[in-house]
Amino acid sequence: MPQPGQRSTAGRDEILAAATDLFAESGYDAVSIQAIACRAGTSKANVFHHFRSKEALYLEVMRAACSRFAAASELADRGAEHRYTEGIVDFLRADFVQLRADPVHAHLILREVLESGPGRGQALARDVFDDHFRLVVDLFREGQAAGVLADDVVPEAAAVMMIAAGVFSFQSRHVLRHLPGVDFIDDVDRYGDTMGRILLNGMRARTRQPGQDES
Amino acid sequence: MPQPGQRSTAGRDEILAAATDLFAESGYDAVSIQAIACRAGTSKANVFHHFRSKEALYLEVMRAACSRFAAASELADRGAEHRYTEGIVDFLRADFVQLRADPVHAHLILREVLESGPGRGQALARDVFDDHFRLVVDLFREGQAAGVLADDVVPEAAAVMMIAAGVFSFQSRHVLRHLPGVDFIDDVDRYGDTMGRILLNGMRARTRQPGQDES
DNA sequence: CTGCGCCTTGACCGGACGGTCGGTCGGGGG
DNA sequence: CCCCCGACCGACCGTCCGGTCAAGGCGCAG
Repeated sequence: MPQPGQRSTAGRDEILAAATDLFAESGYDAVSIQAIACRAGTSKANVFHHFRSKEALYLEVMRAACSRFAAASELADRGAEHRYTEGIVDFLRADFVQLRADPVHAHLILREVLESGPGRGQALARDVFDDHFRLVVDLFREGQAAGVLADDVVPEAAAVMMIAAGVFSFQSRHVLRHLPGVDFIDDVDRYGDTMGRILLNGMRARTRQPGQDES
Repeated sequence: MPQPGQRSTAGRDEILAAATDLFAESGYDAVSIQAIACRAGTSKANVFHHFRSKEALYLEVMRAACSRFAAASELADRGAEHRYTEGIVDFLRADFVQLRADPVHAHLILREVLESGPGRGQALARDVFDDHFRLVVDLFREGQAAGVLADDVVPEAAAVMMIAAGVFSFQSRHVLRHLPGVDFIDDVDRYGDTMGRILLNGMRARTRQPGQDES
C-alpha cells in the first residue's frame, strides 16, 4: 500500500494477478474491489481505470486461467499420443502435475465448473472442461479399438472416473493431508501410479466377467 | 410475500428451509438476509428474531445438513457390514443414492469441505467427511485382511479413488449431462455398477504385479 | 372485557459495496 | 519548450448490506 501522496507503479498485470489470487481464494462475491486494489498496491479507482467493471475483471481472470489450462491439456495429449494403456497412465499423471503446478487457476476453473448455479464465467470454464473430457474419452476409445481395454465398459464412464481421481484428490488435498495414512496426496509417483494401476487393471480386456462374485 | 397488514406464519423451520436452499445454490456471501426472508415469506427482522446473526443461521443450516449425512453414512455402513467386496460396491451405490437423494445438503457440505479458504462451517463439514472416509478405508482394510483385495495397495488411496468417483460424478453432473454419451450420470445402476466393477477388478488380489507394463 | 407477553413488523442505523468524477502527475512527441 | 495524454489518485454518490428497535396486533389468562 503506497503512502498518501506517493504513486504506485501497479498496472494491469499487477491488478490482474492480485484479482486472480483473491478470487481463487474466496470466490467472486467475497472479494471487494478495495481488497484487490490494496493487494495490488494501488487505488480502487485505478482498478476501474483498467477494467470496465468488477465482472469484466473477473472474466479477464477466468479467460487467462482457461487459456493456460487448455494449452496444458493439449500438451498432455500430444505427449500420450498413440501409446494406449501407458498413455492413459501418462495422461493421469499429467493431470496430477498440471493441477498442482497451477493450483490457483485450477481452483478458479473447478469452482466455476462444479458450482450448480449460473456462474459468471461458467461458459469459459466449461469449454476447457469439455475439451479435456473429450480428450480422455478418445484415449479410452483408442485403447478399446486396439483390444487392450474391455469394450463392454462405456468409455465416457471410465473417463469420468479417471478425471474424478485427479480432480477430487486435488480438491480435497487440504482435508486429506491431515488424515492418518494420507501423506501421499501430493505425491504424483505414489498416488498417481496407484490410481493408474487400479484403473488400468480394472478395465483390462477379458480379465473377468461381470456376474462372478466369489472371493 | 404477505400483503401489508397481513401476518406471515413463517417460523424457524420455514426460514431454515429457505436459507438452506439459497445457501446451497449460491454460497454464503452471495445470499442476503432479505432474500432468505423473502423466500420464507416473512420479513428480514423476523429472521433476526429467530437467529442471532447471519453466521448463526448458516451454522444451523450446516449442522442440519451434517447430522443428516452422518446418519446416512452410518446406515450405509451397517448395510454393507462384513461382506467385503460386495460390501464395497454396495457402499459405492449407497454414496451415489445418498448424494442424489439430498443434493441440496450434499452441495452445502461438499462446498465447505473442498473450498480452500477458511470457511464458516468447515469444522462441521470436515468431521462428517472424515468419518465417511474412515468408514471406506476400514472397508478396504477388511477386504485386504480377508485376502480378497491386493494388499500392496494403500487402502487410503483406494478410498480416495472410490469417494472421488461418487463425489465428482455428483458435482459435475450438470456439466456432464449435456455431453454426448454421458446420459448415464444419474443412473445408479448403470454408472455405479460400472465404477464398482472397475474399482474391484483393479484391486483384486494377485491379478498383476507392478512393474509389468506390456499391453 | 382487560391486561399481558410474544411475534412480527416497518423504519431505521452505520458502514461497505460497486462505480463515477474532477483533477494531478510525469514522460514522450511536436 | 510545451503540451498532451494515459496512468493514477482522493473524494464522493447511490445502493444495499447485516443488524437494531420501538411499536402494534394477536392469543391467552384472569
